[in-house]
Amino acid sequence: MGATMSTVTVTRTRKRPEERRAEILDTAAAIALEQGLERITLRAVADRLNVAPGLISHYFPVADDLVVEAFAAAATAERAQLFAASGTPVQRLAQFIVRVEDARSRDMARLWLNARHLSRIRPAIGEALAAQEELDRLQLSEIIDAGVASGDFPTREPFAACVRIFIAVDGVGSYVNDTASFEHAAYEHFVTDTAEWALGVAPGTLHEAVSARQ
Amino acid sequence: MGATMSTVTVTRTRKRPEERRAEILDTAAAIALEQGLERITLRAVADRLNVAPGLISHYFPVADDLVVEAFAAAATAERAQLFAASGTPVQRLAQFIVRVEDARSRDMARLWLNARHLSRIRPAIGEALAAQEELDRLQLSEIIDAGVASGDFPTREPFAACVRIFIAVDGVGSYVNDTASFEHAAYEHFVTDTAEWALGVAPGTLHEAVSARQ
DNA sequence: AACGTTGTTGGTCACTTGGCCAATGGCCTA
DNA sequence: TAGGCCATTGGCCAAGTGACCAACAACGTT
Repeated sequence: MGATMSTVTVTRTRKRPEERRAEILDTAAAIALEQGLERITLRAVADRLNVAPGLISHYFPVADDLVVEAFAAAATAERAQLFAASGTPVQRLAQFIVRVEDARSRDMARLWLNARHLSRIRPAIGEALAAQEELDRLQLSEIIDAGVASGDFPTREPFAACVRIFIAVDGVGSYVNDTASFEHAAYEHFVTDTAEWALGVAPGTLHEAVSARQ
Repeated sequence: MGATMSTVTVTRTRKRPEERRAEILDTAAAIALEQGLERITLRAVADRLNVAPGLISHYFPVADDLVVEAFAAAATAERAQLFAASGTPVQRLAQFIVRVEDARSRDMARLWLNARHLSRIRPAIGEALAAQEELDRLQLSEIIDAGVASGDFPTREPFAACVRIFIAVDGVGSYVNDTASFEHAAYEHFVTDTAEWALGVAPGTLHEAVSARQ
C-alpha cells in the first residue's frame, strides 16, 4: 500500500506514441505561452494531461529538450499566423504588421522575450531562438523582395530593411510586460513607421494599408 | 559540537549598518550583472561577502526587495555613465549612442532584458523597471530638448523622438544573448539611424558625430 | 567597567524542482 | 487467444530555494 492511500484509480488510457508526444508538446507550449518557459515542469505538464510525471520523462528524458521543442512549436504556429496573407506586397506586409501589433500577439511577444532572456543561460534555447529568427527573416524577406520586384519598395537594401523591421518588432515587444504600458502614438505605430522608413516608401502609405486591414 | 566540525572560525567583523547594507546591495548588483537577477540568492550574496545567509535576511527581510533594489542600483549607476557627457546636443547624443552600443554595455543590456522578462511575474520589478525607464527618458529628453532649442534637431515631436530612440535601443538589446550575433550594418547602426530619422536631422550627421567619439 | 542594543552566526523548516525506478496493465503480434 | 513489449503509474530522492530562529559577540552608552 505504500505511504499513501491512492484516491481514485483513474482509467489509464494508452495512446499512440506520436499522438501522446504531440499532446505533451502542445500542452508544454500552452504553458509556455500562458505562464512562461520556466513553468514547463514535469508535474505541470503531467497535471494538465491527468497523467503521471514519469510519463513526461518517458517521452522527454531531458526536461530541457521539452522546453526547447515547446518553444519551437509555439513559434512555428505563430509564424503560420503572421504570414498567412495574400495580396500585394504592401497588403501582405500590412497584414503582418497588424497581426504583430495585435493584442493577441502579446502572449507570443512575452514568450519571445522569455526565450531571449533564457538563452543567456541555456544555449539550447539560444540555438532554437536563432533558428526561429532565421525562419521569420526568410518569410519577411520573401515579402520584401516581392515588393522590391514590383516597385512598391524602393529600398536598395532589402535585407537591411528586413533586419530593421524585426528590430522594431522586438523593440516594441520589449515592453510587453510593462504594467502601465503608457499609450503613445510613437509606440503604437513604431513598426509601421520603421517599415516605411526602412523600405523607402512614402510616409503614410503603409499606415493606410495597415488601417484598412485592422 | 553539533553536527559539523566548523572548519575555521573566521574573524567576524562588524560594520556600520549603512556600510554593510551598501556592500550587500553592491554585491547583489554585481551578481545580477554577471549572472542574472535570478541568481541573487541569500547564499550567493552571503558567500561573496564571506558572511552567513541570515545576515542578508537581516538587512533585506524579503529577498525580493534586495533584487529590486539591486536592479535599481545597477540601472542608476549605468545611467550616470550613459549621460555623463558635455558639449553640443549632437555631441552629447552621439556620446550616449556610443556608450549604449559599446561592448561594455552588453552586461547592462542583459540585465534590462532580464528585468523586462522578470517583471512578467514579479510586479515589484515591473515598477522598478518603469521608474528607471522614466528616469532614462527624462535624461534623454533633456538632451533632445536642448537640441531642438539650438536648432540642431528639427523634429516637432521631441518626446516621440525620445520614445523611438529607446525602442531602438531596446530592440537592438534584445539580441544581446544571441550566441552567433551576426554582424550586419543594419544592426550596428540601428540606433544612430533611428535617431537621425526620429529627430529629423540630415542622414550622416549623427554618424559622423558618433564616429568622432568612438 | 558593567550593561543593553543589535549586528552576526549556523542551522532548520517547508517547499519545489528534475531525475529515477520498480511495478502495473493496455495494446499489438504471433 | 496467449504472450510479450512498452506505455504508464506513483512514489522516492537529492539538490536548491526563501524564510525563520535562538544564541553569540561586538559595539555604544552610562
